[in-house]
Amino acid sequence: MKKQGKFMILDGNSLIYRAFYAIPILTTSEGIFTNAVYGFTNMLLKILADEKPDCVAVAFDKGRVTFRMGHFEQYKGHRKTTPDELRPQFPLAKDVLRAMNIPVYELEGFEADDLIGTITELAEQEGFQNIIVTGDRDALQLISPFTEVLLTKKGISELEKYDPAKVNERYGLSPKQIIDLKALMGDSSDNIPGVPGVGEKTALKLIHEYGSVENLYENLDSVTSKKLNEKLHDNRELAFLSKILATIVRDVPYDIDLSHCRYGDPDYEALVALFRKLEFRTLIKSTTDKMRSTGYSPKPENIVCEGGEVVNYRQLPLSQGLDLLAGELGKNGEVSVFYELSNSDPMLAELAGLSWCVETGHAVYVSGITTGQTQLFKEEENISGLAALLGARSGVKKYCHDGKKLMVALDRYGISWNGVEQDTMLAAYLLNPSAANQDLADLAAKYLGRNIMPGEPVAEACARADTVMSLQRLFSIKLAENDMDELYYDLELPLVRILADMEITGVRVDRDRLKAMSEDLAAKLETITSDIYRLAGEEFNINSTKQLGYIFFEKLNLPVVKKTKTGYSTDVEVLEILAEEHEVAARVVEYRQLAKLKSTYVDGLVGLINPRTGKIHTTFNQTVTATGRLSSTEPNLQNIPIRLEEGRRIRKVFIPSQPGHVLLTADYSQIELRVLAHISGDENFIRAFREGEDIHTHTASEVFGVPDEEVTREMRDRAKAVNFGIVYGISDYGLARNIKVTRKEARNYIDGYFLRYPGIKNFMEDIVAKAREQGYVSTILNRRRYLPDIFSPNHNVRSAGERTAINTPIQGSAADIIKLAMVGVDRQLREQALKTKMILQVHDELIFEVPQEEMDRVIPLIMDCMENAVKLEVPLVVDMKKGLNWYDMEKLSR
DNA sequence: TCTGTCACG
DNA sequence: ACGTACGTGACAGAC
Repeated sequence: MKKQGKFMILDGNSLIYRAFYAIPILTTSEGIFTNAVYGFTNMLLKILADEKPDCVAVAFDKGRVTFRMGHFEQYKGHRKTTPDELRPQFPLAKDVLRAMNIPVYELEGFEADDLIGTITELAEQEGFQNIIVTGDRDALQLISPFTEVLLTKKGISELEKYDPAKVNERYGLSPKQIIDLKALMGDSSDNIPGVPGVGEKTALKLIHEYGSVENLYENLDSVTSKKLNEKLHDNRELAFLSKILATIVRDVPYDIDLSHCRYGDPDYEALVALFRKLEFRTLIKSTTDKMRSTGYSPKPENIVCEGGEVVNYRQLPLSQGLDLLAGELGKNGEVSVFYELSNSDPMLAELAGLSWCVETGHAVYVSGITTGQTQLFKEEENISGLAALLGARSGVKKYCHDGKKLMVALDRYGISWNGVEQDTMLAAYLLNPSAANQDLADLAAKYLGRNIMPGEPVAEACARADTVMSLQRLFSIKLAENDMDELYYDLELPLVRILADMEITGVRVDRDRLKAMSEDLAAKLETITSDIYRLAGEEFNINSTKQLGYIFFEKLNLPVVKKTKTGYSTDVEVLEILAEEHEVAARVVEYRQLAKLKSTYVDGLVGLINPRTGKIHTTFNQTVTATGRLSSTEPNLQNIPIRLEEGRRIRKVFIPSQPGHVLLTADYSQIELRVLAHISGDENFIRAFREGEDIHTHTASEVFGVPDEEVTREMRDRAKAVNFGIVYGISDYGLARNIKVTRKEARNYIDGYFLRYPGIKNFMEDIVAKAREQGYVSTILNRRRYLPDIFSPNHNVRSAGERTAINTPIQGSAADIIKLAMVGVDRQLREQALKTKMILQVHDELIFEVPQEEMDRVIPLIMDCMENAVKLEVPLVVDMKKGLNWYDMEKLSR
């Protein structure tokens, strides 16, 4: 027998089932179920990496009728039907295998087991060393000196290898005797009857003693237990039938050529395309990384776009490229641009490459970096050429994917655009704001079925510019269909330039004060740390929840209040309860507070001061939140502490950028509740706002049935919590938990609330019904959010979807309003040529830096733009403050 | 890379 | 019976 190497065969059905139950339900943004494929693919890749087989094959069950049914009609009769979420995943898993060039074997009327038995039989004869991978213990009977079984143990990553010795160790049996064992004990999942009343223990004992079912029955008289003897005697036929059912067939009539199973490279392009479709982000990354590392470069036909159209992608020297562009620009009056930056932070980046497309299928790439240190984009004539071509006055429509980042980067070159005419990142976001990201390659795959492959830089950059052109056409149609033209062209697109300016302007911080705060906090933390060590009786890492859990709940034996899925919970809520029992808990609360301040807000901010400008330049993300809000990163300037005094002092470091300037803040009062009043149309709620009442006091008066002047502090606080709860899509459970009352009391508050504000109750019911009808909810400016969860059969998931249906129109409309105000304020500041700069937005608040002498003009201007951004059923009210830092802010009277 | 925690509206 | 309040981002530790 010649040595052939390692042959691996996997039981597709068994592993996919295992993956399905080991991984929570996952879907793509389109709603394709993917958890089983995902788990299966990961399992497969891991096993291939670990075992490095020379040959690989996968076997599947096929057909509802198998030959075993001829023997026993109930065979697998009451096996549960495949869940609806799983069934469509089998073909997807086979797609993965096809893309990996791994053959799939299946035969009508046979189970995967039988094919595996047959294939390993053949492979043994041909001299392979075999490995069977499955979650089914039946396969243990196939073990031999030449065949091992890799059995799934727990989840998808833990596997256990069985060889003859291991089977003996575990069962005290030879592999073949596994059949006899099963014949006696049966298997309910396979509907193998076995001998009724004989379980694993008895069966094992019998096989140890008699060796086989046949021998057992030949010597039945020597089974002395009367009861057992009787059971065996009465079920003789069932036992022999079970043995037949349990025996894996090793000679299925199937012509198999093992040479087809040689395992080589996958079809990378097909594989990445499939992963894109399934939205397997980590797998896309690992696969494309592998492609790069193996020096793979895409076949030209895969760079080509639709319908096999020939593409014309090329690289030109910069000046030549710019000449060409100058000639081409007039052609269609539009150009799509893709850019490469030297740094992910555009405030620190240089332009490293640029590609553009004026006609689909044609694109040109120029690189900014030549051989040595010379950066072509730095040269004056090239910059002015580029500025002239792409600048504000060219009259050419510019299309971009993430235009803001390019605007911020180009600002350093003195190139300033008024804006872009299309931004595919923004358009894609409006079409589906719930997407995890708006990556261009993902969009190309999703909307154009086009694969932007990594690899050759020229092809990749050109394909991206080309893709922006195609996507832009498609998106502008889709947005119009969704009635989103106003939202897109009049709000979100103009906002791109405004946000770019805010980022470029930045905020000055007092570095010396930050340094001083850092030292102060370090000293305080040191004191608290040694206190904690003393109280705990040992030193440990206070930041580690695991170590903290050990100290509290195992060493000090404090009561466990609640658990997280990985261990003990130690959040503030828990610590405050534990503080009753032990002083150390209170000290940990202080430690946490100061540690957070130091790491995130003091040291974190220092590290993000731009060396060029000495300021902090956040990034405002316009395409991240599902509701339409902005978000802020590196640093997040939308969550600077304010609620607690110690943290609030951080705000002292935010200061105007020059003498003679002051900070001005303008925040909407109760914007979300006003929006709720407007969209619900509740008369009582609307009247309260129109009459300028304090809404929480009004609510308390209504719910508790007392006049306004008799509303106590506690009543108002509860009413406030209920108002918040309503906005979040209230439940008695959630409200009870939040304000620490019984669920019944919470229920009473809610019932009272709905009685007094019936319009709000109607709104909540109507919006959920509407979401179910349309599959999405909308804001006042027609911003959409799709809510697939609202159709979930799972109660929890569905309830969460319903709360989202209530919250999104409220939160999202408030986001619409402040964005409208930003566009309005910006326009006014420009028209009046004011030097005042808008520098931050914090959801319901705008922050400006104002030259002292402009103050009197700017205050009414901002107030007017914000309060009249839209016309609602209730007035919008803005409160303004000014100060020399963001902490010492003085209220301005109206 | 994921989890727990905590900062904001 | 079910068991979560809505929307974000940063940091430290565990894996």
